[in-house]
Amino acid sequence: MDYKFRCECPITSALDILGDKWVLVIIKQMLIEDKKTFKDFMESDEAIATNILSSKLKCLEELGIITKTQLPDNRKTNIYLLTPKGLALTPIIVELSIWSDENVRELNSIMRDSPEIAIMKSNKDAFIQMIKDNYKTKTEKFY
Amino acid sequence: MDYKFRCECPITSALDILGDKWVLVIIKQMLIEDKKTFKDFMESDEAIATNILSSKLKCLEELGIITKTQLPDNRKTNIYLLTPKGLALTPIIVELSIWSDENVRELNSIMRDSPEIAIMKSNKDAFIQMIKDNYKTKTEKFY
DNA sequence: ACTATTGCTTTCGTTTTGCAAGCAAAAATA
DNA sequence: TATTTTTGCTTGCAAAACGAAAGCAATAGT
Repeated sequence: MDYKFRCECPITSALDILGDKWVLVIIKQMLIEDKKTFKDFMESDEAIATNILSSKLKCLEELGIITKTQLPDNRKTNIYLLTPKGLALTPIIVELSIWSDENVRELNSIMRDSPEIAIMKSNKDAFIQMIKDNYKTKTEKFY
Repeated sequence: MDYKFRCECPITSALDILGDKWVLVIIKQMLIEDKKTFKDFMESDEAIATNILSSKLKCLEELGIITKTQLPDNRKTNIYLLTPKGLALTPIIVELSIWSDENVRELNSIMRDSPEIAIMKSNKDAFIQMIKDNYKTKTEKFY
């Protein structure tokens, strides 16, 4: 895994990993839509192609952002889970939500209305913590 | 300008605009590296190709994230400036910095050390406000 | 008048993404 | 136990995005 970074800038380096159409969408699906299996991702609204999905999951695993495990009673279905490094992306996802609500809504006529946005804005840190705690609670049975 | 959005999810819609190798790099350069002209962007560490730069600037202008203006005494050099919509991306840039400092540094051996990261973390909101105010102060002479 | 700079566009080659089909192993069903 | 379905991919090929280099017109500087 010899990842290519464009330069010494931290922000650009983050975007060398996160800057594409799919990586943050997959993280979002795991974090707030409970998606964990290949099939879960495949069936999402975003309709990611299986070859892309496969390569992105592999990449995220290599980077230590997600892990791939199995349940003891099922040797077929793979369970993909966020590592602490992946969970640490929560603030970015939250800021994307807020920016989108305020600035993209006008461009995307079919965008869903999220009532949580108001709560999110009024207490950002608590909301971020809630998402993380929630994820941990929901996934602890897989460890 | 009929932008294509994948679905009704606000986060995915934000990534339909921001999710690529260059858009947020360009925003970062404007916001914290004082870059304003085509030449400024061309000469950056990231070394963006001129055709890509041209198309991304056009796209960002169409989306209302940046504006293109000129100085009264120079009819050649174009000045690109962030609109409020572009300035509102500051929290995302800040969160990318923090995540990168904590999670990408280990993968990119040449990554620059930013002493401001500690300040940024200790008072995120104030830091975001400072970046925005700073940008406005520096660019107000162009309006 | 001449030269250099700026802000692009064009061309062409490479890389990434997308679609569809196919497929093996495991699990569920008969 | 045999058959069908599901899961998690891979493969092949087309389309779109990205990248390197050259070229160029208009303006600015000398």
